[in-house]
Amino acid sequence: MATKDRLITSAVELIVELGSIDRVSMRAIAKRAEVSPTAVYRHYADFEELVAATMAWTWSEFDEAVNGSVGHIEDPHAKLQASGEAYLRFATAQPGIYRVLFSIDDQASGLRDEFGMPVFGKLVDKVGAVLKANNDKREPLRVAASVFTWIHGIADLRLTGLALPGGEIEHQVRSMFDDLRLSA
Amino acid sequence: MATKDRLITSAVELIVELGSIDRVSMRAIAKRAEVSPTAVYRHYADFEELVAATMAWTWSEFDEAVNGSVGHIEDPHAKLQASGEAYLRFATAQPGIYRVLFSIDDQASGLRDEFGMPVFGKLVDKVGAVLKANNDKREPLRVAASVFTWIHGIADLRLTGLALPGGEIEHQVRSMFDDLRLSA
DNA sequence: TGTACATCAGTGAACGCGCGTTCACTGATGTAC
DNA sequence: TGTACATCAGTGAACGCGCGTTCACTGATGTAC
Repeated sequence: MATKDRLITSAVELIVELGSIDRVSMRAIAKRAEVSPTAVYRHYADFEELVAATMAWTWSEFDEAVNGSVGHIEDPHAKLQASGEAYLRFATAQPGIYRVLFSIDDQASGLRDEFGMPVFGKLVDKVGAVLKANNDKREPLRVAASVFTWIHGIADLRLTGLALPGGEIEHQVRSMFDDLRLSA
Repeated sequence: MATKDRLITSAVELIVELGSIDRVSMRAIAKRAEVSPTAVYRHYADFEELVAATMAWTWSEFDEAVNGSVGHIEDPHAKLQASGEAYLRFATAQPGIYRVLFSIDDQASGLRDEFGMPVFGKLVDKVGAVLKANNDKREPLRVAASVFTWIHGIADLRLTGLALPGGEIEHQVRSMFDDLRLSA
C-alpha cells in the first residue's frame, strides 16, 4: 500500500526538517502523510514499530548510496574513493538522517547490528582489496575500522556546521586515505 | 544559589540517563532538583535558557576535562597524548552528554561558536607544539582539524556501543597520532 | 535596637496543547458458492 | 452471474497524560531609617 511507504517518507522528511528523530511525533507523521493518526495502526503496531521501519529504511538507503553506485568500478583505489565520497554526500545531504543511524538507543543499536554490520563488512572488503593491491600486510578489519571511524568523524562534524578546514568532499576523502596509507 | 546549579546538574543527570537532550523536559528537571516546575522561572527565563545554561556548563566541563589536567605536562607529545585520552574518557563516561555539544540545532551551534572554538584553539596550539618539536612543516590548523575529526569519530562511535576493533583508549589515541605522524 | 518595607525563592492550581493509543464505526474491495 | 460475507484501510471522537508557562500567593531574608 502507498500509505505504508508514505508514512516512512513523511517520517524521513520530518527528521530532516527537525534535525533529530526525537523531535518527530506519530501525529506529525500522520499529518504529513495526509492520513488520520488512527490509520497508522493499520500498518504498524505502534509508534516504536514505525520508528524501527523508518530506521531500517534509512539503513538500506545508506547502503544503496554507499555501495549501490560503485559496483561497476574495477580499480580498488577508485572504488574505495568513490564509496567514501558517496558516504559523505549521503550524510551531508539531509541533516539528521545520518544521525538516526547512530542514535544512542536500545532499539537503534539492535538495528545497527542487523543492518549496519553488513554495510561495514562491505567496507572491510573494499579496504582489503586496496591493501592487497598495495601489497600491504595490515589487517583489513583494523584498517577498515580506522577508515570508518575517521569518515564518521568527517560526516558527523560536517552536520554540525562547524567551520573546520578540510575542503571539498573529494579532497577530504583523498587526504584521509593518504594519511591511512590507502592510496595508490 | 544552590537551586540554580542543581537544576543544571539534574538536567545533566537526565541527559545521561535518557541518552539525549531532546528527551529531557523542564518538569522532569524540576522534579529531579526537588523543586516545583514554577521555581525554575526564578532562575531562568524559560526552558530554552535552562538548556543553554546546561550546554554552556557541559562545554566548560569538557574544556576542563581535556585541558585542565594537562597544564603541568612539558613534553608536547605526552601532553597531546594525555589530552586525547582525557577527551575520550570524557566522551565515553556519560552517554549523551558528549553528544549535547554537537547537537544539530541553532541554539547549539551558537554555543559551539562561543565555547567550542576556544577549546579547538587549544588543540591547535598543542598540535603546533608537536609539529615544531618534530620539525614538521605542516600547517597546525589543518593537522589539528584532522585530529579533531578523527577523535570525534572515535568518541562518537564508542557512544553507539558499536563493537569495532581498536582496543583501549590509550592505544587507540596512540595509533591515531602515529597515522597522523604526530608521534615522537 | 526596633520597625517598616522591599526583595527574593519558592508554592499549588490552572491554562491550552500535542502526545500515543483505543474505540466503535464506515465504505470499498476481494472471495466463495 | 449474482449474492452473501469477510477483509481491509480508513475515519472522528475520546481517553489520560505530560508538557511549558502564567497566575496569585506565601514566607523568609535583607535593607533603611
